[in-house]
Amino acid sequence: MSNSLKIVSWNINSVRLRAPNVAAFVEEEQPDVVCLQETKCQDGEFPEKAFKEMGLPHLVLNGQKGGHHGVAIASRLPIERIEAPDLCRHGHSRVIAAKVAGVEVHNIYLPAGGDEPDPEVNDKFAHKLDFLERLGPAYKKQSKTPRVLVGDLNVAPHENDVWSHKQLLKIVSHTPGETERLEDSRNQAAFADIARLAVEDHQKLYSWWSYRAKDWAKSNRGRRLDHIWMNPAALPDTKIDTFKIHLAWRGGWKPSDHAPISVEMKV
Amino acid sequence: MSNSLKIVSWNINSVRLRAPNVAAFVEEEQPDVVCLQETKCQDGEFPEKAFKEMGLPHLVLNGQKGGHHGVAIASRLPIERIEAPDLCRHGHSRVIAAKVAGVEVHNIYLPAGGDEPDPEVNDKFAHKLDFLERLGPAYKKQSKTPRVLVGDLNVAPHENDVWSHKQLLKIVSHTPGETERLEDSRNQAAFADIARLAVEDHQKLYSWWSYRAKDWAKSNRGRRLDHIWMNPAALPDTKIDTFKIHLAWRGGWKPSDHAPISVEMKV
DNA sequence: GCCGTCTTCG
DNA sequence: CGAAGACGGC
Repeated sequence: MSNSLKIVSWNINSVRLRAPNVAAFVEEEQPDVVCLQETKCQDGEFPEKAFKEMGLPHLVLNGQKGGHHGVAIASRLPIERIEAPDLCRHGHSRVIAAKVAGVEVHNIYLPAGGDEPDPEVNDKFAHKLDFLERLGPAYKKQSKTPRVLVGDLNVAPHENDVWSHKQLLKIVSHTPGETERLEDSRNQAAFADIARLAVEDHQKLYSWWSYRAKDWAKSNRGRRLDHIWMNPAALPDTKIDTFKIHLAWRGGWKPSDHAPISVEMKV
Repeated sequence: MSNSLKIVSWNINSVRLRAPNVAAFVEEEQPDVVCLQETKCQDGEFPEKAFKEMGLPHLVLNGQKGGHHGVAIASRLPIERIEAPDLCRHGHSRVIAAKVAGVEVHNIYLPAGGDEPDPEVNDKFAHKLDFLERLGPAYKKQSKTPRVLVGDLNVAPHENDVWSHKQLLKIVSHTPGETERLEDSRNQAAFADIARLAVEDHQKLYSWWSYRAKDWAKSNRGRRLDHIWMNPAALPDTKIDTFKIHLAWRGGWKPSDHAPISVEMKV
């Protein structure tokens, strides 16, 4: 019996294609809860068998048809699905929540927002801003239950969450309109940003590198789009220094463009 | 120096995808000339390097854009492209011809013809019949040069060229309209059907099995769609008993739905 | 670049 | 069933 809960968030970019990557990662890292984004499959198509075999038999799924979006939580321990807030005005499969070992886990895949950072001409960007604005109020009501919010939030809030603050200020994911809304919402809900508790602000932190770069590792033009947030009730149980971005998994066999991130807490 | 020429015909169903299959086959069978159909690539995309490495550096190519059709001849010996007859009224890349070691090699990918065997309602079938009718006149003029015509002719002419003559009489590839036109054209041009010289008519001969069958080998519902024809000048040099359908290559790693066929001749 | 789906073709 | 292309999404 372990009294530690190791929670992972990973934008997997098709769980059917990359179930082997997840299995290898789970074998090596032995997480207790794995939150996936961009599963890109309907619930009936989820590779349940593979997850059973990797020791994560307890699943809650929120997929959709059309091969887009999709989130899932896989757990070593029994899991109870709980209601997720209504954050997506288009009804996409972008949010799922569950309770594991007494901890609320909320897993979010926030809209990328398209290319043009102007809500007037780009409805995807307008949707992203709306989603970001819903985030704070949705979690504003405090609870004594430990709550963890993870996921691909598609925003890199700090200067050192991108390879070049100056060059990305007008690039979707790092515009002031996004970063301010993200931080506002996080603060409204009193969530702590675990990565930035663990690592000083002056240090670069990335969890995503574009597929389009010739050599992602060499050019290292990354962004920190993936996040782990904790409410005040969870924070005392959180082993801040266990926070990790698992860079190695951005490489290897047919990798996702996101690296998994993880943290451990006492339960 | 060998005085034998081993000629292969293979509908490869994407030469880029299956260059490894060709390489393995060439390693094992050591052919001198390989005629491919359904290369499905433009000339600039042809895997020239792979063919050089498998000892077939001399290429003549006729690909088209759109990922359809495409024929090629690869040779161990130097090769000279020669004019191919105008058999395709739609200008597809379906015919290519070359001279190798004093032998004319004509490589043809005849239209499949769609599902409905009625030229009035199915223009693909009308095109197929037209192509079949052009075949005889195109090669009617006799020559003293040995001439070999190979390819996927998409017609199984004999009763025992299909798994069930009765059940396929109204199925495109074995309708009387096709088989009669094929045999008429072959006879007009005085070509010999090497497979049926080598193997008695009462024996079943197949070179193609549908991908759609669960177990192609078990159900064995094949058809002989691939052919090697010889003109009278070539026939004396042809080692009839070397004719072979290489069944094994219908299986293995990501196989084409066609098996390669081959014959050897003295040159 | 790398997913997914759809369509066309065989 | 299994290719390729075109498209949408990120």
